[in-house]
Amino acid sequence: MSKGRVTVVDIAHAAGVSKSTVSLVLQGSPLVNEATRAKVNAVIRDLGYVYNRAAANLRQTASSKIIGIVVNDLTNSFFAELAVGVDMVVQSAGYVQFLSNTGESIDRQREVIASMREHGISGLIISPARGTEAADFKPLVASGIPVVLTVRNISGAKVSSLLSDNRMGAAQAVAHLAGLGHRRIAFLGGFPDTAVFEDRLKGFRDGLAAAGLPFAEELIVGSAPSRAGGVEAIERAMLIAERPTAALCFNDAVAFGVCDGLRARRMEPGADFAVIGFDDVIEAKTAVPALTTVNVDPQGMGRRAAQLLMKQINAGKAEPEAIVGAVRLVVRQSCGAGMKNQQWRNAV
Amino acid sequence: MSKGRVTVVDIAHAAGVSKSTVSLVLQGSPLVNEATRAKVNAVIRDLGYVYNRAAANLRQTASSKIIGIVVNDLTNSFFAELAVGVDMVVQSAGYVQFLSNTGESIDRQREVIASMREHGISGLIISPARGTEAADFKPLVASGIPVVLTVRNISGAKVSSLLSDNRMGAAQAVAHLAGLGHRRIAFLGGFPDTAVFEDRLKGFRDGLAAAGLPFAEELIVGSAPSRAGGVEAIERAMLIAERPTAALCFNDAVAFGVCDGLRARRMEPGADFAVIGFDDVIEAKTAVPALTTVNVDPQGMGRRAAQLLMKQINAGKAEPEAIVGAVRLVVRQSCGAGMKNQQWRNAV
DNA sequence: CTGTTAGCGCTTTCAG
DNA sequence: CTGAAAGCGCTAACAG
Repeated sequence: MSKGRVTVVDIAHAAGVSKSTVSLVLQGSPLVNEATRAKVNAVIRDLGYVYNRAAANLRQTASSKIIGIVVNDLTNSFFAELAVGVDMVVQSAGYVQFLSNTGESIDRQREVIASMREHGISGLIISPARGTEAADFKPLVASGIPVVLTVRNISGAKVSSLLSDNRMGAAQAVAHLAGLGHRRIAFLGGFPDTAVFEDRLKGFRDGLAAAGLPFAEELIVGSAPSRAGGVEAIERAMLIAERPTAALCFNDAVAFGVCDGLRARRMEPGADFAVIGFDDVIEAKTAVPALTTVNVDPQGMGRRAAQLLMKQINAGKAEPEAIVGAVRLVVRQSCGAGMKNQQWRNAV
Repeated sequence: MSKGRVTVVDIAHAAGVSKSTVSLVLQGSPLVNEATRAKVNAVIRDLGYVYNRAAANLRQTASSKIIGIVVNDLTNSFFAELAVGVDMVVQSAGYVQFLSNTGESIDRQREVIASMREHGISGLIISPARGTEAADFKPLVASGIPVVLTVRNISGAKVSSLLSDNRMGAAQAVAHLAGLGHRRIAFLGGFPDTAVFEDRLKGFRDGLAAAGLPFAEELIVGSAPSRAGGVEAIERAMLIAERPTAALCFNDAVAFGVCDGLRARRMEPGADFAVIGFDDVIEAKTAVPALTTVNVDPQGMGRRAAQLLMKQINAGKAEPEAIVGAVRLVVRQSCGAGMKNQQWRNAV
């Protein structure tokens, strides 16, 4: 049945034209007679020809129509959503995406990037693993492949980045809590050695300062950025002498864990203790009001990142562009009974 | 800086050997002198050479080292976990994965598969969109590209499949509930027109029959397989004249929604109403006992699927293999106070 | 063990 | 508008 791959010369032969005519048809060139084009297309269908991009790409200087995306934890719905967003624009631009998961392993990340480079990706979107250095992108940018950093930034890397304004979001969240009358506000969850943590913590302090509240070291409780971590964090927070009455959580997973922990203590999240979680992955799919969130819309972030990358690819050689706060940050309050809805958007 | 791509001939020149020697080094052939190899490798590093797989693949009959994976909903953590599992084995086999999301769109799926084919994937793992037909895989199998179906099966497709034994899992779950003394057991959530739904429902009936319980149509409440759907389903179930006291949920998202809905009614999941959810994605990351689950271990499923695919790729032309119940199904009870832990495994 | 010689499937001048 | 010829970066015989 399939005796060797069917190639342009096969279809040229069958259609009674030459290779190059077929090639032109393939590229939708206007230089070819309508009748000829129809004939060629018919033959293509009949013979079940499939275009060989590897070969095409080898010859022409154009790009491979494949973009790479590497995330540090696909298991985290935030990144899964991000990937979906990227995939949407990538697909509709006729590209296809290499997706790899590093699991925060920097070695894996290096391998993966190398592998993608061998496959000739025409661009890379990456949420770098912890510990990534600017030098890791050197070879990529040297060969003119556009790179877009998302979620986490790497200082000194001469590439584009797309980050949400974590600092401002956190400050707003604190303002919200302070507005409700809370004076002992904890910051729960997250690994203190990440830039994101730092930013959110800074915003937390900004918010306290703006509300005229004192900063207390003891109210910062780090933990794994997971649901389990949230449980652990609230447990520890409850051991503090002068207990907090509200918390800003590092992310939504932590926030859910905090709610779990509160319920385990017979406290009602939102009523007995105010909870705000960063990110809005799980909550977005939840019909039942559970907690207040600061929303980063990961899917939208993925789309924007992909659009930015596409722009760079099409522009040939563009300057790196740093975008902060490009992503909608919404404080959505959906938690207790005594609260009203409030939303705001960051400047774009 | 980068004046045209550096190629084998460049490095051959610089190392004072010939193209083919370089090629041999690249492939780790033992036919080359140790000293020469070292020299060549040094030059490769110095010049920042990157291997061009497209070119290599064009020449040799071997495979492209890229495998495709398409899922119907990456937004669902189950599939994200699946992708992570696949990625693990794919990466360690030196392959790279094309990942695409169809969002249940059959057109998108067709496009995506076509695109992957053009890029010369050497194998495909797919959780087909609803409505996929056996014919959709015809061209792929005709060109000898191994395909592995996961999660959902397509009858008549002559390709391998890796499915969990949903029927048996559901039956076991019902047996568990019946063992606790429940007699009005609902089946909540899921779209009735999927094979998975059917299988689970069949198992549900099996379980009822085995426990000597009657089957009541009214206790089957379909909904979107999401958290929101779960809320909706439990609401509807509570309107039934003779209320259920327990439910088997289509998946864990639904189960979480059901728990939400119960709490909204001031009922305690596990104590006042028993809940079992299929799948175990979210729960696995939760420290707080929430509900009993039937565990399908999506990541393990991804790994197995990828291994199966790799086997087929390496074997050249292997027979399609259908594996059912290969994946661990565990009923893990972690919900109310009055229950004991129970586990079992399916035959592998 | 190393060099020479052909192509893989496609695009692309450059002439008809 | 179509055909002939060259070559992308690599591997695969086959000689040296």
